Amino acid sequence: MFAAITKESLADRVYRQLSETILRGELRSGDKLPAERHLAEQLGVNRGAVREGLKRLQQADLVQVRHGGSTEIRDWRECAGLELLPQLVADKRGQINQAAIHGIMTLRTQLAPGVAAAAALQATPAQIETLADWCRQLRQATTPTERQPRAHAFWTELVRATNNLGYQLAFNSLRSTYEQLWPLLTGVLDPEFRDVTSLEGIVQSLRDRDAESAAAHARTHVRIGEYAITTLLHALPSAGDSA
Amino acid sequence: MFAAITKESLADRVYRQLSETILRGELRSGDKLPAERHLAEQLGVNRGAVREGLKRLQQADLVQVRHGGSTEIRDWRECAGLELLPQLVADKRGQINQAAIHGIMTLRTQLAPGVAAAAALQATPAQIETLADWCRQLRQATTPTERQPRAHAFWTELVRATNNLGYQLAFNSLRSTYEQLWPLLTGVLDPEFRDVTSLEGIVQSLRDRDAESAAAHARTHVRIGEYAITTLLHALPSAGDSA
DNA sequence: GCCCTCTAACTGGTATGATCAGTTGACCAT
DNA sequence: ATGGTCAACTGATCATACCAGTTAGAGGGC
Repeated sequence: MFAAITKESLADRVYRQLSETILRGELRSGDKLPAERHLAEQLGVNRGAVREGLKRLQQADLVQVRHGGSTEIRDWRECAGLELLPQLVADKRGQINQAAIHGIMTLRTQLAPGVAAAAALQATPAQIETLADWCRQLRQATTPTERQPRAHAFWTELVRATNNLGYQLAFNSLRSTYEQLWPLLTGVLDPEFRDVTSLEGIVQSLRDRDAESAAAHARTHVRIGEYAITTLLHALPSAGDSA
Repeated sequence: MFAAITKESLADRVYRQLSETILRGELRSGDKLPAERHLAEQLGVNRGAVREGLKRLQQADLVQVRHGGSTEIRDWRECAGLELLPQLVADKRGQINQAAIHGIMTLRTQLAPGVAAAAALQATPAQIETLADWCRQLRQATTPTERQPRAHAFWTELVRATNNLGYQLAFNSLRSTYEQLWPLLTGVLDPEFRDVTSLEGIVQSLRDRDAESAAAHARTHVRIGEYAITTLLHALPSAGDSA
C-alpha cells in the first residue's frame, strides 16, 4: 500500500554517487580521485562521511587507496566481484542495463542444474517435503504476483538443501540482483512460474536421489525463463550501454 | 623471497576481527553488537575507525545497522554474497575451510563449460590467438610453479573473451578466493595444468565457433582438478568445521 | 651536466569531543 | 486503549587537530 521511506546516510550517498560515476565510465581505470579533503568540500559533507563511503568503494574493489598517495580508480571489470551486479542492473534513475541482465540470466541458467543435482545428493527428507509443499502452493496460485514469491521460495529452499557454500553465496548474490528487477520480472518470467511440472520433477528426483534427472528438470525449467528474457532484450533495441 | 609487509589499517582490523567472529559463529544471527562507543573503547581505537569497519560489515551484509537502534548480526549464509568466499577459505591463522574450498571448486566446475561455450560464440580472432599463445607457453613450462600462472592467464583471457558481465564478475570473485589458496594449489592442481590438450581443444573449438565442443573440452579439463581436490579433502579428515 | 639527498608540501590515517537525529520504553493524560 | 511527553539510549554528522606515508622539487656534491 504505502512505500517505505528510503533513508540513505551521507556515506551511502557518497558511495553511490562515486560508484555510479565509475560504473558509467566517467571515471576510468587509472584515474585519480580528488583528495578526501577536497572531495568532502566538493560534496559538502564531512570528511568522515567521505571516508566511510571510500571504505565501501575499496571493499567493492572499485578503487585502490594508498596511504600517502592518491586514490586510484580500478578496472571493475577485472577486479569487482559478483556483488556489484545489483548496482549494475539499475542505477538511481531506474535505467536498466541489458548486459547485466544478460549476465545474471546466464549464471542462473548455468548454475540451476548443478544446484538441483547437488540437492538431489544432499537434501534431507524434511527439506524435500518443504519443496513439495511449495510446488503445491505454486499450483494453487492464480496470478503471476502470487506465483513469483512461491517460485522464489522454492529455489531458496533448493539452494539451502544443497548444503554447498558456493551455491548458497552465489545464490545470495544473484538474489540481490533479482530483487532489483522483481516487478519487471513478475510478468516476463510467468511462463516459467507456470511450469510447476519441472519443479515437481526435481522434487521427485530428490526423493530418488537421482542427480542427473534433477539437473535435467532444472535445465528444462530455467530455459523457459531464459528464452523469455532473451526475447524481451532483443525487443528492446535501445538502453543498451551506459552513457 | 621476502614476504611483503602487510599494512592493515585500524578499520581493516576492526572489520576483520568482527567478521571472523561472526564467521566462526561466535556471534550468531540476531545477536546485537555493542554500541559503537563501547566497541571503540573495548577495541582501544577511535570511534571513526569502528564506524569505517562497521560500514564494511554492513556492505558485506554481515550486519544490519539501524540509526538509533542497535547493530544486529545477520545470517551470512542467507545474506552474504560470493565476495565472502575469500575470507571463508582461510582465516588469519591460516586455518582452511573445507566447505569453502568445496564450494569454490563446485562453482568452477559448473561455470567453466559455460564460459568456454560463451567464448566460442564471442571471442575475437585476436583473443583466440592470445589463448593459443598461452597454450604454447604452458607446453614450454617445465615446473608446476611455471604452469600455474600461465593456466591462470588462459582462463582470465577466456573469461574476458566471453564478453559476459556475469561470467566476468563471478570469475573475479572466484579468483580472489583462488589467490588465497595459490601456493596450496600449485601442486594439487598440477595434473590439470598438464592437460594442455583440453585447452588446445577449447581454442580449436573457438576457431570453429563450436560452443558444445568447447564446453566438452572445458568439462574434461576442470574435472581433473576437481578430482584432485576432492581426493585431497577426503584425505584431510580434520580441520573441517570452524571452531 | 648528472645524481644523490633532504625537505616541504602534499596524500591518507587516527584521535578527540561535541552535537544532531532517530529509537525505545516508561510514564501520564485523555 | 489510545496517544503524547520525556529521558536515555543508539547511530549520524560535524569540526579540528595531529600522525604517518608518499612524492616531487630544491639544493648541494660530484
